[in-house]
Amino acid sequence: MARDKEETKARILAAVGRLLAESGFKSLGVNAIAREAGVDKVLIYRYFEGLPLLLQSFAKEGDYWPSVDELVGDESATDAETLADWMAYLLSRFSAQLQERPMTQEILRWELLEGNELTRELANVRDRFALDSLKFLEEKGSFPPDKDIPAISAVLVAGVVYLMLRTKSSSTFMGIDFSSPAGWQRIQAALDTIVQLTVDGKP
Amino acid sequence: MARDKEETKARILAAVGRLLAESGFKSLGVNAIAREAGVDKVLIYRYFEGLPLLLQSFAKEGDYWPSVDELVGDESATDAETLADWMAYLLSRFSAQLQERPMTQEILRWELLEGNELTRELANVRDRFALDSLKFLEEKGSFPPDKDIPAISAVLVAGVVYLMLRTKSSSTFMGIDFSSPAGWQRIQAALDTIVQLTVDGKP
DNA sequence: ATACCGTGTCACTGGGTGGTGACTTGAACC
DNA sequence: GGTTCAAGTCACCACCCAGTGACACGGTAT
Repeated sequence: MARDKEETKARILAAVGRLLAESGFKSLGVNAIAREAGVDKVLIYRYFEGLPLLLQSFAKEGDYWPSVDELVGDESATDAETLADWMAYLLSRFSAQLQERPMTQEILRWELLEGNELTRELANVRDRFALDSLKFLEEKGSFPPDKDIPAISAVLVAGVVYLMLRTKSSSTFMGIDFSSPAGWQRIQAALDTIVQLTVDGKP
Repeated sequence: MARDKEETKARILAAVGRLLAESGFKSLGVNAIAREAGVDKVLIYRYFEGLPLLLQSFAKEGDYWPSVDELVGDESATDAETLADWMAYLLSRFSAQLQERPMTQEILRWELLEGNELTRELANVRDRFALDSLKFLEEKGSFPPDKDIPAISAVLVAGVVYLMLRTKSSSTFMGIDFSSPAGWQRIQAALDTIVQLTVDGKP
């Protein structure tokens, strides 16, 4: 149609993104992508050599994870001082960023139900981001030796991620209603409580 | 074959269970179920009127969630005294039980990526179980008014669930290795730390 | 002009899926 | 023994999917 290879490739990649954000990996196939992109599917095979490599290209070009800088944002915008302050701040920023990234949410869903080469690679990228964040945190206030801050962070981040992924399909969890901001505020407050008492607690 | 309607229905339901535990809801279809059960698929339509109602039957007959009694187990086996003790105990029991129930894990995965009538019903059952557990907990030691124990529990339970669901496809999260028991022990310890300091912390 | 080659189009195969109608088998009942 | 009816079998439909080979177009270099 447009007779422009690069543009066509871009349209295909864009179509992948749209389909992914809207209906997840479950219904992602060559035909659907070609339809969405308004392109013949044979071009997908020509330019990307099949679905797996197309998805790999897609994964490479996208920025599904904020950099640590993006996660932190403007440092002067927070009055965080202690390690606990920073941890609470990062958790709240993380949950806000995740909420704004439907694609990232889909990738997390995908990691949860398929363990192939691509999801493992995506998981590695994600984990590197997580470790960077931990390193940033440690620079803000060194970890108390009697507490396993990485493990504690893992539990809390995992909790945030799970609650976030749930809300798309179901609006209540353990009696907490996530359809209104009030539910999220309770979670936010709980995270703050946990972090302050756990990380800075004087034993 | 066996010419016994009830037995055939049972075989079909059993096949659903096997397929579910082994390959999840993604590849669950009428043909696959019939194959697995060694039964003609037409019988599925005759006896269950299609996949949705079959799954509904399956959901009704199964006990995918432990009762609170099962969750608690033998009360005399623990020396828990305070509310925090009990909370930590329940969390550890919960995670152990979940680990032993691949079907339950699949249901949780399913809830995460499909929001239909059935998953919502399953979610309701699950939430009732969660609320029962909270009630049990409150009988063991009333909730401190300055802390949102349900919200804190929600975060921790969500964290456990997410970490559990991840381990099937990926073995590392935030630098913690879940392929060995050591990783889980760190999580367990982190949960204990959080609960003790958060719930019983003297502010 | 023409031969060439990259881009895009079309038509097709093979296989899996959900779903249905027509058939056979077997046992209980008269 | 023959009838009846539920339980089980078989063959088929329409549809969607991944993947491929053959063809049409349209610039470009010669």
